[in-house]
Amino acid sequence: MKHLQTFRLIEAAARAGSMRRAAEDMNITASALNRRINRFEEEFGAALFERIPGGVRLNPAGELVLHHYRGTLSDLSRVQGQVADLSGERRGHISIACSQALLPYFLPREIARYRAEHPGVTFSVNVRDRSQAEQELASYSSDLALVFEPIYLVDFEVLHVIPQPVNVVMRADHPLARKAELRLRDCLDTPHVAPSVQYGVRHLLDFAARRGTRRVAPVIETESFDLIRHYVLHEGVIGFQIPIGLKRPDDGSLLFRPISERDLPTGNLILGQMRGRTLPVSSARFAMQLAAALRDI
Amino acid sequence: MKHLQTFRLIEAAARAGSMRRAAEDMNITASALNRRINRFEEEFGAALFERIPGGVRLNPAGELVLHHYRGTLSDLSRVQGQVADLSGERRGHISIACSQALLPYFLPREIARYRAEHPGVTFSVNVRDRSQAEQELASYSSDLALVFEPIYLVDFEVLHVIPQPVNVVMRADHPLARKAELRLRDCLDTPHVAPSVQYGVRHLLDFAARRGTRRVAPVIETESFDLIRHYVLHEGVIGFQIPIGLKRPDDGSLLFRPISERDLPTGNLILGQMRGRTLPVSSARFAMQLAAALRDI
DNA sequence: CCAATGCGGTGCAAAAAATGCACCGCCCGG
DNA sequence: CCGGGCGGTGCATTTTTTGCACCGCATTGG
Repeated sequence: MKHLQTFRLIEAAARAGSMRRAAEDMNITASALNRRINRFEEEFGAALFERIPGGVRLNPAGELVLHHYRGTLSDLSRVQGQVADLSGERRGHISIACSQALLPYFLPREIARYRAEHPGVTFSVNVRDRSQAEQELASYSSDLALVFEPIYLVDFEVLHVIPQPVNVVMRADHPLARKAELRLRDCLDTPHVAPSVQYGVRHLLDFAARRGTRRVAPVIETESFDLIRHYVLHEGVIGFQIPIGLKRPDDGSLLFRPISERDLPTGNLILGQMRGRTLPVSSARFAMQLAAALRDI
Repeated sequence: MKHLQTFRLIEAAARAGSMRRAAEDMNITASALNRRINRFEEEFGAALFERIPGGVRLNPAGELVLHHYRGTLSDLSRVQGQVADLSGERRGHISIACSQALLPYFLPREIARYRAEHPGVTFSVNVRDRSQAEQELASYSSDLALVFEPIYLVDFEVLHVIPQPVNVVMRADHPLARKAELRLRDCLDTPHVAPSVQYGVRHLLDFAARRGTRRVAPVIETESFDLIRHYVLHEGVIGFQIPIGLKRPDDGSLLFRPISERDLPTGNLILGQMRGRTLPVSSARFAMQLAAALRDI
């Protein structure tokens, strides 16, 4: 939408931290950008930026304006979605921030299912840890978040919750595979591969370990659950993941065992949106589909 | 705000029902307006108007867009209010739709009290009946509504309620003045002056009268409570009004008597806003002041 | 049945606005 | 103390918007 160009420039300047860099990003000259921002500030009646040596930085007024812009943008795309609904087109774009566990099986399946009915709808899938996911919602960068054990912020509105106990992932020939359920100490006594601290699974592990005055001491610490899943095939170590991110392979090479609930509380996988926001039609419908799919797991 | 000009033109065209008339209203030529609207429709991806012989009319998509615009406008002015707060200026404009009973005493007092603290704030006071008041909120034409016995619509969010029994207004020498509390039949047997049907007071009277298979048969039916209050001084008739719109005159010429609650349910005076809307700072504060004042009555 | 009227839409030239370019003064770091 | 990067400005140029004249069309009223 053309009439929001000035806000886009403001956003670019805020992001770049300098008018000249922002101008380059937006493919105009610094003078043009400078003047548009100055003019808007004049019209608006307040400065949006602090002019600091070496660039600019948003002041509180600027933060408010930028937030207004993002809300406007989101509302406008919602309106466009509703209009598309009226004319029966059903287009739109859904953007979702999610934990890694959703990537291999759950989300691809659900997105394909949705797109089978609504081929005009496109998706952005952004992998974010539990803290980033909520910032993503608050800045209107994502419509939905599907996160394991999010840090509950005020702006996070829960749409659906399902419990997901942390499971141990190991090769079929691992000694621990004989037990149907593992104790936490079994896991900590065994060489293990763990996700980094920003992830919910690790958070639960750390918390539980500290309670038993133990420590999680991974031989590999990684941001990638994909790596964990594949690494345990190469060395006789264990990894951790939640069930929704796991699928028993056909060749039986990989096994999963839950960790006793006495040691490790069951975590929650949460589907949420920004509090109070009215989602675009397509996002709202996809959220309903996700909620139903989670219920049926 | 300049970047919303196109929406203003769309609104004007919708209101005028014809591009040419709208162009005249907005002091531009019809061709300019025409092209701006056409261009926006193209950019937006859908027509906003039905072209009918003799002019244009908003289609459903247009209604949605216009609603988005009004919401944006309201949000923007809220942001400006917040920014003014940051810099300590405290300006703004408060627009309120209210019943007539508030005009003589309550609202002038409260507005004066507010303006004493915030001289930069201006007011619009619109007299609306209970049905209009809520449309006013829904179209963002008013920030607040203070109405007796509103018709509850979905978009009406109640901020405060106080009970207001209907009172009879009469000259001091009226025969009914001897009773401390009146029965409905006393009133209907006496020549009476009543407000027209769209007002809450009349609604309550009609409803109660019908229950007793009686009818309200006013010698004068009027939209003006001011006229009622003054007319009873000239002829020995009774009128009706709620307490907040009444004040015992110094010379004792006018008396009020409540109608028995057995006959007439106590009505409610409601302070409300549009559901889900975040009011501008000044309006929100004024609403709090009003609520407090109503509580202390 | 046909002119008159009023409507939305369009081509084109004029007016207005936005932009790019060159340049200023300023401040910080080396 | 000076060089580089910053925000800001004057001016010519380009792009966009507007006004004017006019078209085709539908309704209306004689």
